[in-house]
Amino acid sequence: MSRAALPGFRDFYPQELAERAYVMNAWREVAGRYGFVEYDGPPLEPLELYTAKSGDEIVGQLYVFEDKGGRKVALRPEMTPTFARMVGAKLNALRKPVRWFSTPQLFRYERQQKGRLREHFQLNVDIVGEPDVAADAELLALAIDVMREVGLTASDVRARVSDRRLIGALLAHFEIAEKDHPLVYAVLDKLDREPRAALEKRLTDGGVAPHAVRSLFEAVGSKSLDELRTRLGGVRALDGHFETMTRYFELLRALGVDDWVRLDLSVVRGLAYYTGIVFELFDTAGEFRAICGGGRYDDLLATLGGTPAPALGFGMGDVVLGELLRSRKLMPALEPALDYWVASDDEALLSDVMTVAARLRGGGHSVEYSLRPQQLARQLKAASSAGAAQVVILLRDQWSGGAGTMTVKTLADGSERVVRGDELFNFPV
RNA sequence: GUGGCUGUAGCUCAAUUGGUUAGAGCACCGGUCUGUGGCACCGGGGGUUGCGGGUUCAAUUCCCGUCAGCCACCCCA
Repeated sequence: MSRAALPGFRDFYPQELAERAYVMNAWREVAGRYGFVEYDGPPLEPLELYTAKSGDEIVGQLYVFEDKGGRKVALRPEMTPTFARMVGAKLNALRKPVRWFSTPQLFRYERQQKGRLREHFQLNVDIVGEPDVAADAELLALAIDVMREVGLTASDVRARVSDRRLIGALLAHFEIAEKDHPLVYAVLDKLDREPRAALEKRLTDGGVAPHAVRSLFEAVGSKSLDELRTRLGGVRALDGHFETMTRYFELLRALGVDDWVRLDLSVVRGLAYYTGIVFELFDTAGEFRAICGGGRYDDLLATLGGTPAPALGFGMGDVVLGELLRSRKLMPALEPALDYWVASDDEALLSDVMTVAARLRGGGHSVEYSLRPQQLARQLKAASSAGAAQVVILLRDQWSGGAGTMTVKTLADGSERVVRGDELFNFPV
């Protein structure tokens, strides 16, 4: 019988847990800076919560089972349905726009790969009740500020943005039938991974007219909004979408993140529920999977049976971000740290050592000492490797049963001073 | 779920064409050192060579299966 963790699940040793905490602290810090408040929901949900939105095929990627009450339940694979339920239930009572975030552990039963496990932690940030593109800009700026918070720069990470409505209008303009849109989205998604000729063939084989395919690839090849506008500026049906995008970029500049952002119409996002601006964050070297992805999903709350309300959000996993930080040497190492180590040259003084330690701990200090008799040299060594700032040494000849003094040694410079017991306990940290 | 590559100590790696008891560095524990840490030297623990089977006088080495990891699909967080 194997004692290893299940495939795709992680044991968090202290170093790994410190890394996880570092990333999650950055999430909380930045989300708080934008005025978002944290919430959480159950890790186990009714299966229907997920099948209602995404259909039965998603069941193959869920941890599903029947509980003892005969309910079909699933470990949560994403946070959005839970969020939609919670917000939907109290939408009228909540101050709008709702700005909530969460850092759930999510589960998905899939073949694992680098950057993709069966379990991960994910920052979820959502805004409900604000249709204006200003909310889209605010959301992306928050995601980018998380990158800054952990030391990444615009040369490490790029945000690619697109707009489902703009794409939809383009397809209509090129007279591509509604029924072909799913195929077109699938092809766009593969634009930088498969040869263009093969993708064109897939579209024409699927029944899309060759001239429409050509126009589509030209438009999607635009590297900036200006370029796209120049190409299709005369098309009245697109004007509104161009205005929205233009404003979006202006607001991103106002928020100081425009350096990070590029228009990229090949960003589709797999999830069917996105309705407007969508975005992804990638490492510029193209070494890792997407760090983050999100967008506007104005219809989702209504789809899930709640009150209709405009909404948008993103998810950012801890796995890819962690890999990126480690590869860029931006992940802090776990440094052992301790305020005091209490040592003695006489094992008979162990109870005195413990009393001194208890007094120091009572003063809010972190304190360790050797739990078994050890040579003084060994205790100093242990103190050093435990990261102790100071060592309190009880020497048989000085201590004289508690009536005398102790030596306090600062490990960084080796300096020592001799103090009485009551003095020590008044020391600042 | 499909296909490919890879599995030797906690980590990084050795081990002749298949040939004694599978080694080294780092890490860990201890000794030199019962008034003082980081260094040095010495020593110790730790391996069913992922697991199971096969071929062979003999398998870490060759073959098959399986599990795990990585990669590409699929799908997406």
